[in-house]
Amino acid sequence: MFDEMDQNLMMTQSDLLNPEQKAAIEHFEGPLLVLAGAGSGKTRVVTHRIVNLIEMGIPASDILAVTFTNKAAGEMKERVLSLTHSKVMISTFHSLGAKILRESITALGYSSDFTIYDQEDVIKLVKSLLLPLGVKEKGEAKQIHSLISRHKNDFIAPSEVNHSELTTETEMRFPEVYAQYQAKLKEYNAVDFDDLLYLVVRLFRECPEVLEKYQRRWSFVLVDEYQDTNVVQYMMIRCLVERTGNLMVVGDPDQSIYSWRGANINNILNFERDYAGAKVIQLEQNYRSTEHILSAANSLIRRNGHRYEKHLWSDLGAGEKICLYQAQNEHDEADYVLKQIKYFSLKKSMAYKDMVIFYRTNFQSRVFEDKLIRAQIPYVIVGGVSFYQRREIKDILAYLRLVHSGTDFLSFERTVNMPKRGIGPATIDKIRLASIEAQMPIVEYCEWLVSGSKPAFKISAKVMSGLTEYIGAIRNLRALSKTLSLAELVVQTIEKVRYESVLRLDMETFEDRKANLDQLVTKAAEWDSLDQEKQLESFLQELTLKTDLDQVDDAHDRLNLMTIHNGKGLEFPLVFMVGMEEDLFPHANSRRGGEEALEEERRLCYVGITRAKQQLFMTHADYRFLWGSSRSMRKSRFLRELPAEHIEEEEESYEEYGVDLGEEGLLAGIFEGDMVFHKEFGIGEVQKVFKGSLGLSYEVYFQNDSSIRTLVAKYAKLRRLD
DNA sequence: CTGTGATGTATTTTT
DNA sequence: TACATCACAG
Repeated sequence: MFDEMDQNLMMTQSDLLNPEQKAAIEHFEGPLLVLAGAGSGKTRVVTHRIVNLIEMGIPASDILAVTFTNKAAGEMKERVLSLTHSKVMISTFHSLGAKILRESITALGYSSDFTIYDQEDVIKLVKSLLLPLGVKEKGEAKQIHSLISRHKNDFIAPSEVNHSELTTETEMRFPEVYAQYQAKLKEYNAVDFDDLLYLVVRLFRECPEVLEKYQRRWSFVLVDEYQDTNVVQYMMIRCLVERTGNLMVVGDPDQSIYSWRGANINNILNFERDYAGAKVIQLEQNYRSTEHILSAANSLIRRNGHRYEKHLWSDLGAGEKICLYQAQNEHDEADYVLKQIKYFSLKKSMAYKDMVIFYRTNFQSRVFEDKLIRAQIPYVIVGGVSFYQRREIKDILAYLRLVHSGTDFLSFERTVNMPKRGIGPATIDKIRLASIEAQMPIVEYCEWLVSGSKPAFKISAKVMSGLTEYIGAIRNLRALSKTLSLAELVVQTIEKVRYESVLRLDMETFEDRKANLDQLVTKAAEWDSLDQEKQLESFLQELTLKTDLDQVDDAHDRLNLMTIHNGKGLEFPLVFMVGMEEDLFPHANSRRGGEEALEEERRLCYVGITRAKQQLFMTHADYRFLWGSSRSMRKSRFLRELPAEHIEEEEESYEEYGVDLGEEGLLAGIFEGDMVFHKEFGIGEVQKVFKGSLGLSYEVYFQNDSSIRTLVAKYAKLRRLD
């Protein structure tokens, strides 16, 4: 996966660059758009342009580069450092936002030691706002939050929401909740991920002097993966480069896969219009994949309607055809993939870390995990549940946050009854209301309570003693935090709150979770070199934006498993794309999004295919356990869209065909969504195909009487209508 | 009111 | 499977 980097290290002489790459690297002032096809040496161009600027005498501190992942930023930073011995500000949009806000957010009335809420925190907050409204439909909090998120990404404030577009009950409720949500965050001195961008733009707009400070700080700006920027990110960059116009953006419209997160493909398509006099350079030579792979990818992406025609080519030889395997079910699929992995590892001496399994949705990883453990093949799941999102880590971090500052209600709620202190939801709510009444931060209010003051509500002796113990622990830790190093403080926190007793409730996971806490202590030790009194604050500030992705260590030889989204920007000699089935990939939800949504799925498929350097395997299963039952699946349309000359179909293995083939015959190509005819009930639509206790069964919706009936294939003799 | 055990149900993609 | 919600006992 690091081959591209190695290549970079050898490519210090500019004669190894093609003319287009050279032109991009040597570009000096003014706006520049680089349309870089997959594998065309994008990273190389960005890093070398930075190096070039420095060599031309531009101070490293004048340069800002923005990437999408911490990993990409880290690699680039290291690379520039090794070539120039200069430190350049290279970060993700979100950490850039966090940095700017830490420095300047007071102008917006927040304090600079704000907490960053993650997805889980934010959903909890929305739920707590919905509760008084009597809303209890599950999923509503998520829906409302996604509306909030979309509005922030489009830079729409609560007061600016367009009411005419709101129709459903949930949507009608949204503007009110959005306003309350922002107010609550501010009250808790917290921001969410979207605020890291949204508030920066507000800051830039409302405080010209602040904006000017940053415009002066960075006179050369570079943005990677520009096709995936959203409206606020666009505005943020636009503000920053207004003064100089020295902006270089790099991207590939065919790899735009984040529109659901507000990414706006028009940012890259309209670049020439938005930045007058922009120079445009196209990189079309691919240095990554062999021809069968690249041609297949090209054919696939050409099916998309609205796009700039380009033709990526490579001179790396024909290579191997794409291997296609039709599996019986997800187990057969995994067995097949593992068989191939063992073959490449043993017979071709390929390292595990040079292979990757790509899937569309996270849950698909389970079958593979099971089998990999049993086969004792080392693997790593990239970007699954992040280390910092694990319960035990978040619990301890919440305690540390309260030790540092007692304003964060969510941290209080999370820790006050962990371990059990007899303080349940009802009590927490009372304390919350009383603290608001008293206009005190939550922990301060509790301190006041346990100091013997008379509360305005009834409080039992049991609750009182629990609360006293809790506050005692926090006070104790606050005292210790004055002298101990951060790592010692973390150890003491786990100790003093008796956190092990929480872990012991589930002995199954005890060892794992304990190991995670040990890792947290190890992590904390990295802050040792800082001034003692700054350690805790710095630790809390930096942690939330860290993901597992930057923990990828080359030291271990492990097989990679990840979603295709997470694979963006990476490359592997051997790639497996699994679950290539209709409704899984393209995902069922994309059916409702019309042609645009389908095209995004196709781009995602394109991204997957173009990660492969030497060999690509694609698999699909006839049956898959999904939504609680075994369902019949249809081969993905994307597979049909790949030209046959680049495909080699693997022999089907009938050895494990547990199903009786007679029944297979009865299936007669009836799938979900098909219209069927039944002698008695008339015309109906197949909702679901699954294996029931009586064998293959269908769930059918009949128009005549609006009924849904379950029919067993071997009795019901359905006829398919075309 | 809290804690526990049981039952039921969900699964796009992420900084 | 894992997680969340629910019902009930203490």
